[in-house]
Amino acid sequence: MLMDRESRSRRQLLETAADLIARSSYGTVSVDAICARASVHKGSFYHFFLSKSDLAVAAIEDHWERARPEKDRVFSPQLAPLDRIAGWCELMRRNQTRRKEASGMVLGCPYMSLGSELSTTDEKIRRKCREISDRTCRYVESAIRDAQAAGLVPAGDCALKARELYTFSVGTILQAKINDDLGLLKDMKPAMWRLLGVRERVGR
Amino acid sequence: MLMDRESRSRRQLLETAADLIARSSYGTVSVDAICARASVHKGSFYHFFLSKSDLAVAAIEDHWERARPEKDRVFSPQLAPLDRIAGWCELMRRNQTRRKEASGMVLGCPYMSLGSELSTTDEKIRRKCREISDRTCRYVESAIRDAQAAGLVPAGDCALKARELYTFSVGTILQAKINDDLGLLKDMKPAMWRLLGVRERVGR
DNA sequence: TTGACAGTTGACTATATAGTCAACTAAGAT
DNA sequence: ATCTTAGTTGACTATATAGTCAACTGTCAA
Repeated sequence: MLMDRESRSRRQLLETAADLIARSSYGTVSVDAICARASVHKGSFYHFFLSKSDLAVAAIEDHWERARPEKDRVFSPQLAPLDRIAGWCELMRRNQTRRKEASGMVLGCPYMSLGSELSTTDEKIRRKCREISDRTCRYVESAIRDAQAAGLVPAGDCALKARELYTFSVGTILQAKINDDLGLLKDMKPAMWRLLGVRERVGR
Repeated sequence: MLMDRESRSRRQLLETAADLIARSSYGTVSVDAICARASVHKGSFYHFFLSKSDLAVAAIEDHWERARPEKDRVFSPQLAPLDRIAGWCELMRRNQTRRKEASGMVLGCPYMSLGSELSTTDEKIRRKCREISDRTCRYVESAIRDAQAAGLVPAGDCALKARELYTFSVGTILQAKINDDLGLLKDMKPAMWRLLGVRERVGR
């Protein structure tokens, strides 16, 4: 079917781009390399996307969408609020571990890596990365709000606290990438507990 | 004098490279662009440096060396331990503010930006960035150790605590870059205090 | 059957890129 | 005086790069 082949090309481009860029960087991955690995011709590339930068934005959004179900599961309001945050820490560690097994190195966060590389250069990419930061914070914020309501955590500005936890996670993952060391991802939870003002043994 | 001109070329290359790469990224700055802005011919570039990547490593190291005196001042053992950490937070904010005034955007940390972009691609750059992470942690670790000795902070693994504060600072600065918002740098100190286990009003 | 059209193909352009090289210059040492 | 050595000059190469284009193909709807 044509429809199948059509989806296939666009889909392959999105997934290949996300993969290749995460493994190295936006600057070191060429359009030709993406096309080759995706088995798509260059003309098709520019049929679907206006530019390399345009593809990167779409690939990030697509990656988020593919990663979303797992985040929804981890942050399900069915779970105890602090368990959600603990589960989030485990999820980040699992993801980094899996990707290290596949690529041989700690790759870091694909969104933040791209944002770090291109924020000063490409406004659209910067905005998309910020958008994804905000979306992630929303998960965390809602968990913190529930934790406060349940008296598990001292009252306070939920959005600010969420931003703090997210910031800590971003810093940790970047450090793990630069140290090429998954071990750094083990120590996230206790630090987050301290940021929240929970006594270490209480939560979970 | 020849000696003057010699220094000048190398020095210009180091400083221009650090500046241009921090303003955009390693991938988007060409050797030609660096040479042009530094008023140095290409042959001279390759007289002093083996490759673009080699220059980047040298430029980072040089940048650290230039920034060191101010860090030494802020982390002087003459100061009260928690004041050093507070001063460090202010220093980071001052630096980001100054650089935003000069370039129009929040540029983030030059070391971590480069590390984030190239860690999976260029082992030498990764190692240099890790080295600089470690050096910074040493400042923080020593302040925390003194704080513990003075009973200002609960006892605990100083190296781990220092790594946590540094991680938080890295995350914050990256968020500030991606959000292009200096405001995020204002909230570092209270979070660090919580990470250390200091009551918010006590320290400073 | 035909016409519209989304998607495909691969050759093509123009430019930017990292890195090379051999001849040249000037300063300081002997 | 001249030799050595560190640095300079700018033209040169080979390749990689993002992006273009016009002709082509298969599907679906009328």
